[in-house]
Amino acid sequence: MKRTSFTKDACPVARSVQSVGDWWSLLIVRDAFAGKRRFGEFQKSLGVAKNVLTVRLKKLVADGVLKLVPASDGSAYQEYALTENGCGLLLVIAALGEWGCGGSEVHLVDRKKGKSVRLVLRSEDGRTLAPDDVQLVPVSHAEPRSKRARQPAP
Amino acid sequence: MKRTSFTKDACPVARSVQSVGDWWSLLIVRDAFAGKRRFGEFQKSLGVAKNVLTVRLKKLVADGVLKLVPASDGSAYQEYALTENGCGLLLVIAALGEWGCGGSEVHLVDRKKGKSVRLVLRSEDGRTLAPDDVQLVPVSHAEPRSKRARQPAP
DNA sequence: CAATGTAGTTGCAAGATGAAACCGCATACA
DNA sequence: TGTATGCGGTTTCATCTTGCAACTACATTG
Repeated sequence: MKRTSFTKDACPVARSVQSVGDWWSLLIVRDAFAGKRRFGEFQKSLGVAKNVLTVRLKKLVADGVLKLVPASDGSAYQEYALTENGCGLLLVIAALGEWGCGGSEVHLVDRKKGKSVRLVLRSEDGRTLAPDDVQLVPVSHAEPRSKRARQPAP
Repeated sequence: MKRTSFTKDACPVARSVQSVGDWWSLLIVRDAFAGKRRFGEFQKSLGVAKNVLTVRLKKLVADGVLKLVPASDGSAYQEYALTENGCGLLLVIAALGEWGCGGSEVHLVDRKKGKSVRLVLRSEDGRTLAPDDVQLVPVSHAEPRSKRARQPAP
């Protein structure tokens, strides 16, 4: 069945899921952060089917997460690189890493000093908050969920 | 085809994807943070097929993200509540929200003061870092990817 | 007690993922 | 220059996943 589309969803989480919620997409982004650039590099590190990888990379390019650039070794090939928008997904990858670690392993480090790095919640007035101190801003779900990229009613 | 399993993956991001990477799972977690507790509440707010929701809720319970508790209105029904482990996914939801906002909307607020809240990267020595200042800790992908929950070689 | 509500269960179809063979162009090397 | 290998896909087919809607059994309500 055609997946429900969240492209026009009022909720930004849903819109993000629309872009990177397909199986393999977040791991592709992770590998892009880890320096993978070539089709074959992604394919080997992930062990993903080539046809799926092709579709995924195309979508990530279309959604502005990755861009195609000339290969860095001067060959006629092309490489995939994170866009500025795509770089914003570092916090998502970092959060998933922290959660998957269960708080024990070090997943992220300072490039220069090698110190471990974590995510924290910060209020606009500068205070650091605990998860219990915050809440999601409610959004209206009145926008009908589109099943087949149906055009919105005029 | 049976989805590749990341249960035993060396990378914590992959392990997280194993738990919450199915279509709908992250939105269920989002709704749990938003206060949804009943099967019917999740079903209505998400517009998800009931059979899929059933399977998803079961998996989230099995993976320790949600727990089943007696209904808060004293009826014989049960409700789904985030576990302590599940509460750790707030950072994931927050990160997805920020990325989906493109930096413009307010997605998370301080419960008491109503101030907007954002995620920041903080080094263990207390400094706040920019995304370009950090890198993922490389992990070995030597663990074979399991296709059908295959048992690891001894 | 009948009607409605709730939390699923079931059957079926279209779409998604994985495996592997195939293809055409690019590169390397003798 | 010619052959072998590498690269980035494309194609076909099988199994799994998501969505739809009808059905079921228990709970609640008036």
